[in-house]
Amino acid sequence: MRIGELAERTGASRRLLRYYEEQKLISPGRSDNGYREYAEFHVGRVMQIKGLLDAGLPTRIIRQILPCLDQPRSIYFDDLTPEMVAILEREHDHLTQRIDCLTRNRDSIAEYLETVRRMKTQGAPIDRAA
Amino acid sequence: MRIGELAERTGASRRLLRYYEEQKLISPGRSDNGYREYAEFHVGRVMQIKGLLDAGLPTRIIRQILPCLDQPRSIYFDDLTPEMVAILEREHDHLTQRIDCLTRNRDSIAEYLETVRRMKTQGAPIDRAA
DNA sequence: TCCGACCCTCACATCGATGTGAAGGTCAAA
DNA sequence: TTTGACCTTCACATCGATGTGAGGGTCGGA
Repeated sequence: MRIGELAERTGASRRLLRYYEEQKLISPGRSDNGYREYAEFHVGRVMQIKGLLDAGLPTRIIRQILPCLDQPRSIYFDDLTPEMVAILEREHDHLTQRIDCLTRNRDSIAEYLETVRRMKTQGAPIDRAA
Repeated sequence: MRIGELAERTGASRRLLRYYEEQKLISPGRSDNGYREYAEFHVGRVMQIKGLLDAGLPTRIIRQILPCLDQPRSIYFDDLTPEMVAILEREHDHLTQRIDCLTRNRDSIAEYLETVRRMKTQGAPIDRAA
């Protein structure tokens, strides 16, 4: 498929798809006239990139971990340097930190909304500051 | 405490602490000479802001949800508009999406590292692409 | 044949989160 | 009293993720 269709199906602008390519996050083929040619799997790939980007990871890191998230693997274990393992371990821990932070705050919001809803049905304000 | 100590204890630069204030994420007092005065609780608050920022939330959103994450509450239920509830619900869902995305990718990394480790002890490469 | 809807590259603009530095005030200790 | 380590505001710089638009090629259908 060409860039327009991929843009429509992923919600990423054409500009952004070209940017992801420049950042080496995706590598579409080219047809004779120079148009980018995307395969079906690029849809999921772009969604994944968008998700990680939205979650605060820079393209630099995404580029590093992406090849390890594929099934089948595009990085073979033989090629894996100790440095790369270290990067992955660091990013794994970093992701866990982010997840914990987000989870804590999400749960606080949930709890707050829960209280608000109880409030509405019972109609009595509570002063939790006391 | 003054800005220097807070910066040291939180790892946020002085510049950034002033920026958070400008963005209305924190409101330190002022001493007679004009110096910002931070309280103990600001340490945790700044850590929380840093975490959310690092997780990809913009200050605009953090500002909206922060008052609801406090215990005691700084927003009382009476003040809570339906719009605010809608914002919180939207952000709650958005956070859940981010968490899911990060969790999926973290688990992929973990699984990959796990395989790498099994590899090392057993010494035989596996071709999962087959 | 030519128009409209695609595509290309290139480059400058914007926005949010930061860094950096200038010009100057406060204050404690030598 | 002066020096050094703080603090203030202001403003410009940078970096990454995006938008926008110019100038131009491709191609299918009226």
